[in-house]
Amino acid sequence: MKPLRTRFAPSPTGYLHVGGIRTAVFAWLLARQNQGQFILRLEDTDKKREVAGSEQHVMKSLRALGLMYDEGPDIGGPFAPYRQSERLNSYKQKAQKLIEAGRAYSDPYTASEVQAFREQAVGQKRPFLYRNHRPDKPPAWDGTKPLRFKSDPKGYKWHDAILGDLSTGPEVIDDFILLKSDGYPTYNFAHIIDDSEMQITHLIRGQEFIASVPNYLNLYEALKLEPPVMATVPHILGPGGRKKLSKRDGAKDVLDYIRDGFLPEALINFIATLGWNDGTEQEIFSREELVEKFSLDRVHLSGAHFDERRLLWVNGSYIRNLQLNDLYERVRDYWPSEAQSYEEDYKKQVLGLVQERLKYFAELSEISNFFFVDLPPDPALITEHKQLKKLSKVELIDLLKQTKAALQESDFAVGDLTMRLNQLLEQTGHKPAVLFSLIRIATTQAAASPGLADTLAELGKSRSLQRLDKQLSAFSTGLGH
RNA sequence: GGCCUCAUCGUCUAGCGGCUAGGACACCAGGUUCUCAUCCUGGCAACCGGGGUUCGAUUCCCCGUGAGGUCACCA
Repeated sequence: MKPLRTRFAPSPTGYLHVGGIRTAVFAWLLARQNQGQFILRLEDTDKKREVAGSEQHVMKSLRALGLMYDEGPDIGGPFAPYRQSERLNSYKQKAQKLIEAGRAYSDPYTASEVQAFREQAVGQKRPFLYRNHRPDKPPAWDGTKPLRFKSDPKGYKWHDAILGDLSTGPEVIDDFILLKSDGYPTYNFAHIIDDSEMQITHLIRGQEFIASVPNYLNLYEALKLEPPVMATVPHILGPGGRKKLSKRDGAKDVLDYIRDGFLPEALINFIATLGWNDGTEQEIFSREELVEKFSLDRVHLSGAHFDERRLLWVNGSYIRNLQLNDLYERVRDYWPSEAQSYEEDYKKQVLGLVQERLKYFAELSEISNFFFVDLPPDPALITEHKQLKKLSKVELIDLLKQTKAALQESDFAVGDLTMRLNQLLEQTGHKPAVLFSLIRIATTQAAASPGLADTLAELGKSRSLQRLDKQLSAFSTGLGH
């Protein structure tokens, strides 16, 4: 049996976002699941739209997500080259054969003439068909004019691995362009030649191509080629709208997510389960589980909205499940700059304390800041606190002084701190919501922090007491009595 | 406009003739001696409409409606 081969074939016109990369995820999963090959091919036949650097960007993105390809422009393979601009001879050969077979002809019209035909059709609210204007005896093709496919209009029934049985009538078949006047092939022509030569068995692509499939089938027939299995995946929609997710919606580069500290495996999990599930109530799938369980026939038929909140949850879930040492390695570049001078043990302990609240690595700096920097007392944390704002400065100062006295006796082990904090609660007669809030704010100057005893133990005795002093003097100087 | 596709909580979804329509995210409430988070418990919340078929339709069929795609010398 022939090996299963899938491909991802983007045009190098910019970065890859989650919508664009989903077909790559599905194609990769299918290839891995069947011990087949996953091929990267760059469709760079539109030189006007090409964006410098995007080839590298695409390859970097696939690698960053762990969607490594078995053949591609930078690594070669048995069907190289994998860049369409380097395969022009192949297209010309096939085009020549079509001309000889009477299935391709030179387009005698100028672009503006064709445009006039089109506008006429649109004006009459009729679909535009070039073949209604097919010339009787077109001139010989000299390579300076577009080469068109001479179609054979008829109805088609075909099977889509996701959508099921599909059919259309002859009215959708038209004479599309095979080779443009600049000598480059259109996507419509090139992808069919390449998929065939590269022995692609399963073609996964977005639903924007579905209307063209009958035309492709017509061309496959003219070329006497067997079409691959086709699988049409629905679009990923923007968060608000109903339209395909696009860069205009603010769809982020997948590399931006990587840079922000989203785990590749979480991104893959999120993307794969956007429009696919295994029929159980499982939400989190490892890469291996996805490879094992993925199936085209369980891919959803309708588009799904991209919801970043869900991605945040998935990513947080992966982070929480990471071993501390593994997490530590991964967050190396995300510490606040002041953390540089601290020892690994201290940072690991801090990381252990903040791990469960981390949704993505880029948050680490903000969340862990106060473990490394002495922040200036922020009056707003007190004046806007729903409990503390009711207390007078005299009362606050008194509480802090009692706290200081009590903590001076502590060895700052978590257990001892917990005990002394509890004693303090009784001694002062305040609820934790008051006393602990005050101590927490005084020692962190942060809106949120891990548990109080843990935080104090981590900060250590001298630093904690120092910060209590700082808060005390801030109260005194701002007091005026 | 023609052609094609799609349609379950706000969002991601389970369901493949009989269920109090299930789960997850988000949100709300409570608990975990403080905050944020985690975790636990509970809550809110959906079958687009109308006809059929059937003893029985979320499920099958038809017609609407809505949404999307496509009708490029872009992919």
